[in-house]
Amino acid sequence: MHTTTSSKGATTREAILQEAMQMASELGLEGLSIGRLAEVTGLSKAGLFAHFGSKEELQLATLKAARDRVALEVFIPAFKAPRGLKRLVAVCDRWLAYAESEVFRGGCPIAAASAEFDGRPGPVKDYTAECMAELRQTLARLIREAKASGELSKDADPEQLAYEFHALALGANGAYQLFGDPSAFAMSRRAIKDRLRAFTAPGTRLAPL
Amino acid sequence: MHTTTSSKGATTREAILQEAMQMASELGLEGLSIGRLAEVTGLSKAGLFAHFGSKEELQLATLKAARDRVALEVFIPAFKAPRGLKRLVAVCDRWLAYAESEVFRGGCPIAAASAEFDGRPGPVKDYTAECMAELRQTLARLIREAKASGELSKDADPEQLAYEFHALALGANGAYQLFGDPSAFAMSRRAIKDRLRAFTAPGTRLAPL
DNA sequence: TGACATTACGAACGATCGTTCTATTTTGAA
DNA sequence: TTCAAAATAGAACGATCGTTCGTAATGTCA
Repeated sequence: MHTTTSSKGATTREAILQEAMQMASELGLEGLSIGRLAEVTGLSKAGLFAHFGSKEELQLATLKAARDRVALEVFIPAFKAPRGLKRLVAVCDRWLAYAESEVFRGGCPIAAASAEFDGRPGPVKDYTAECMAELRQTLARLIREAKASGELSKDADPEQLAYEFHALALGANGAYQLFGDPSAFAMSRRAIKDRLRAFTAPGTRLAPL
Repeated sequence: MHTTTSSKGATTREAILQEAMQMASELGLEGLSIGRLAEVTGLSKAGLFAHFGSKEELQLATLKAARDRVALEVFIPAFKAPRGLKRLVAVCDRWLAYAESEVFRGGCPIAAASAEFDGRPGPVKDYTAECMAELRQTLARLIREAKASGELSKDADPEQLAYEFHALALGANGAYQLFGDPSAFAMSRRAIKDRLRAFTAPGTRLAPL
């Protein structure tokens, strides 16, 4: 008896993708080689390959799994916060915590893929861009909602601020991976906090962040 | 008679590195394959290889050439501005212009390498980290100088601001490559401008940016 | 238990990778 | 012009890559 009814194939597929995300976060989606992935998972190269049919499909499946994981780690818990400024802060905070927690040893695989594939047109780049745009658009929407509720000033430009927060989040992820210095997260948190304070009524309580 | 006396070997080496930087900016330092690089430059694989002795040395040489190019495009012209706020703004502006100009079709090769190698310890990662740290430290120093000249408030935290500007510069480079939308540069410029204005006396004239 | 579909394996393919030889050409100075 | 040195080429190496094929093992359900 299982909690979820899933065939054998689906189970091993998930186990493969678990390792694939780790490998992609450290070595990139190209460094993700089928032979090495087969070794780690204890499968044969051909047996593993059959689950995806092509390397590109494996890369896409790995990205989709990572997107699901981000939803689980970031969006779902953050959206439990009430709409408005608190929810906006929660998403920023959760994303930074996700990057800092080393859920993926090499940092966010989607962020890594976006840098790796930005010069390689094709489905992988397209999907990566979609994920990145989704995050930015979500931030912009949350900022609009915080404006609607009066928590952020009318002067706040949602697209602009969303762009900035996105850059600061990716920057922390990258700086931590490159320098191994966790203070990057504190600096991104502080930058976001300062920027938000410039658009809130004086004395407004900002959630911890 | 040449303007500069250089042996044949040094000349072709420079031509190789020119192509290598382009290739690395689009495909990364791993995607930089010796065979393809030989095709593009019209050399044989072995002939090209002899110039570097190993792929890792080729990667390092490519990064060093890119660092030189950044000095030429960004630091040297920007340092003609007078010390203080103007010089700080000039470095930010020039770096963004360098990324936007598509001097390298795939964006800054050092930025690309930093994302690609942040999970691969070794000399290449070390050198990349050194380049990135240099940029950030330079920004921090320029901010300190702008504080010393009284153009920036005592409240300005040089390390913090340098971190933010660095993240915004890299963010623009990445967003432009991923989405093909040049408005990323305008948004990073605006973010830097707004952040600087928060630390300048009201009415202070900020260089164009 | 039987039988069918799913899943996995082993071996091999051609292509490309970085690298190493040896031989040949080209260069630059005496 | 001569000659050593530097630069390049050609061919081959073992390794690894993604991929294909035929077959064996395994899971699933009547």
